[in-house]
Amino acid sequence: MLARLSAAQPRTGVRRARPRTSQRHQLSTDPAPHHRALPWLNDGVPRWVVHLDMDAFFAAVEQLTRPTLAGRPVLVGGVGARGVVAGASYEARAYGVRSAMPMSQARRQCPSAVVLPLRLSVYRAVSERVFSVVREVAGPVEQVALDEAFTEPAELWGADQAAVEEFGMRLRERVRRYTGLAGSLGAGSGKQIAKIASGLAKPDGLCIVAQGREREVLAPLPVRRLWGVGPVAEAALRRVGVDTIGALAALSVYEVTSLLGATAGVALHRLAHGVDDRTVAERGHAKQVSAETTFEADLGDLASVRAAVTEMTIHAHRRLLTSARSARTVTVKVRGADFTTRSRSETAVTATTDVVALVDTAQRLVTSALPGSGVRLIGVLLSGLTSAAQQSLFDEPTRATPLTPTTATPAEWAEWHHAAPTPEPERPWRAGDDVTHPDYGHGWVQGAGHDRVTVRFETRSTGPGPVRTLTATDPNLTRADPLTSLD
DNA sequence: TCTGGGGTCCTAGGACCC
DNA sequence: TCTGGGGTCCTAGGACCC
Ligand SMILES: [Mg+2]
Repeated sequence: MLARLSAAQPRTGVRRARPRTSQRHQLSTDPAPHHRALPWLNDGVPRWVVHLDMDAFFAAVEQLTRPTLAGRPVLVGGVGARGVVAGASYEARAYGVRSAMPMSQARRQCPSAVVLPLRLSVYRAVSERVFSVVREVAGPVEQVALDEAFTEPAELWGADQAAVEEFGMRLRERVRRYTGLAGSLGAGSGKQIAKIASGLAKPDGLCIVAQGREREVLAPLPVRRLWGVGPVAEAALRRVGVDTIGALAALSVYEVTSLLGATAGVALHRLAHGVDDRTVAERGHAKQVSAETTFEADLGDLASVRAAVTEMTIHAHRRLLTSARSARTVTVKVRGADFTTRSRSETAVTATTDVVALVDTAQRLVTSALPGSGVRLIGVLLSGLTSAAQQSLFDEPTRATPLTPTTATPAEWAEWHHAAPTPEPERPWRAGDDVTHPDYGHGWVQGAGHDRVTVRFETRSTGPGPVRTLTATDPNLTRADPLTSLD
């Protein structure tokens, strides 16, 4: 088997060498004989971890369900003054837009972009479809985000590289057929190298790193590409002249740990050497649930802060209930106008699902976390979670509350806790809203204002649809379930 | 109109127990 | 009575992931 290119070539060469239409990207060939018996390879039996990462996922879902957007720059994220980019289509990335960039900056760099709010319910539905396809083909899946997951297929145990490649192509095609979306796939002897490989395969590609060639592939890459190296670790390494993973691998464990701490240092030293025996396993229960919000303008009075604390506690509590858990620890998080963040937490003797108790604790905690100036963000985090059912066997009965979460509306809760009433969902049309019309069908709001609303009527299956401008108060125009756009 | 929201894991100090 | 070491839990802060 001939390598399309050697792993020792510079990275830019890797990128350029791949034809635009290629779906195969062979990074290196069979392992050299002296690499076969590396100790972490199960006595020489190849271990194949596969990483699937959907391409520009949020933006791609928008382009899929709103066909007019295909081929156009799309930004998904916070649309308010303080929003950031959560997803950008490749067309938008060409303008230098990146995830986590302030939306205001992204708009400046890419004025032609269509800017849309997140539709998490749609992304979640598509994500479930993607990874149930993967689960069918590959077995247990460790999902690490809505759009990416690891798997270690039993059928690839001890397989040669050609079999892995065949498997990868099959999986990618299946995902495309059932979801209409492209995902890039990487495979290698461990999670780190598989994830690096999927990154090299992007967009819409496949990349397999031969067993024993991990270090060669990693060496020229910047340290930032390693899982666990963020801005701080990157800066610390740069200060001592370490820019690439190869340079990191050349340091002693002692040097790395003294720079990055004991745990991270040992882990990163091993990863830099291509040593990665972390297992692939389905994720269990979440260890915490939280809700936080950043205000359009900083809050300046205690009453608004208290209202927000109640609202965030109720929000987190709702998810606590849907996951059938109870919480022992409440943490309140407060970010001031100067962006410094303070948190206060309290752990009770027993776990609870009682929202009144949770709100009381949160309200007690927040007062000691307030900054001198305005409040930018309020968050409430519930942790120390146990199964609510299991808990009820041992706990004294939940104390009587005047309103239970099942009988009270959020507005009633807000009133009980002296919070401002939650604004009615009756709000003007906004770009990105899903709508339906008896004559024109399902659509989405492109723009609104001056008593007019511009709607694009289309879903995934309609192809690019017509745009119509209606009066904002048109009784025929009503809100619709975003999931309908998947039809 | 600088800097979202939902998570995981680590560190370090003090309390407390043995 | 004094000193000390180890383990665990709690709290606050922070790095990092997408
Ligand atoms: Mg992705």
